[in-house]
Amino acid sequence: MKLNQATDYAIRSVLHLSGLPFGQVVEAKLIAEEENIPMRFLLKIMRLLTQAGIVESYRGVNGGYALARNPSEITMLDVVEAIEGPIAINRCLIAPEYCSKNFSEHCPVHEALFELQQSMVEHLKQYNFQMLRERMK
Amino acid sequence: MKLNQATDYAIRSVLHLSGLPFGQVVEAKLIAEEENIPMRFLLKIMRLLTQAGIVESYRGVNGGYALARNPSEITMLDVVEAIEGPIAINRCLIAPEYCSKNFSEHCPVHEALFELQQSMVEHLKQYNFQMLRERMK
DNA sequence: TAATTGTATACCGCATAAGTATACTTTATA
DNA sequence: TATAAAGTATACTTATGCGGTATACAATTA
Repeated sequence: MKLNQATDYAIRSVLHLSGLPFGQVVEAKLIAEEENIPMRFLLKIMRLLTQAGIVESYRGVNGGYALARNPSEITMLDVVEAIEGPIAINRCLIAPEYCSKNFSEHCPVHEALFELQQSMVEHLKQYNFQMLRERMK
Repeated sequence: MKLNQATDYAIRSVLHLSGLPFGQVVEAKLIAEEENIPMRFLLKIMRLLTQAGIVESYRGVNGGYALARNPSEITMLDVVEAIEGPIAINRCLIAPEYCSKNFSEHCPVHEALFELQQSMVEHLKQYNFQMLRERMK
């Protein structure tokens, strides 16, 4: 029931970028140092954020990363899902073959867990990075 | 961000017991068969539930397990915590030394994750096993 | 054309999850 | 009072995924 470390790093990286003038490009090395993230691992994470359209990457000299949209339009859910994929708190919620009862009857556990999951998703959607940034003050 | 399999099994086992007249003792073998749980693994899980005071165990011939309290007084949170320990969606929420910023400043990520965690805990507390049982009909 | 950036892919080591095995204790009952 | 039927305790196994590295490569700028 834990977010993984990569997600934590991703959130902090996006938060970092959110503190800069929009469009400003920052090299990975700088983020890694300031946020205390192992460099090569960060690069891997940034690629996921890039693929998810949260961040834009620039290669070559003076390359780096910049946000692809305004901080107010990036939610924590966006970042979590970019790294971990869709949220699923129980494997039976994505892969029905894992239902230990094989769907033989109406399953209140499945239902309750799904409701919990939905509430988490909604909760994560509430937070955008402009908000988080403001909360730092 | 997943509950583990043991927790799923635990929930289903408690749900199973909740369907019986209060105090009725059922042997592990039966639960294992009906709920499709590997026998020896179930025994391990049941011990955690026993230690948590959710279930009572009886050894020897005609032994087995019975609920220690009424289904209406057992919540999903009780069961989840019995198996997984206290909920912590980010390691920085329990072990401050994992804070990648070393507490050097006010951390909105920590704060937001804590709020999410609290909402999950509250949510899990809402569900008791009498409710879940009724939902099966 | 060389230095500086990110990309792609594959790999490693460890911790944890999920499950199994072995030996033991308790209890009912024949 | 012995024995079979239950759970207990502990240690082991096996597989998976997490967190992180390494190597080779591609793009870009000066």
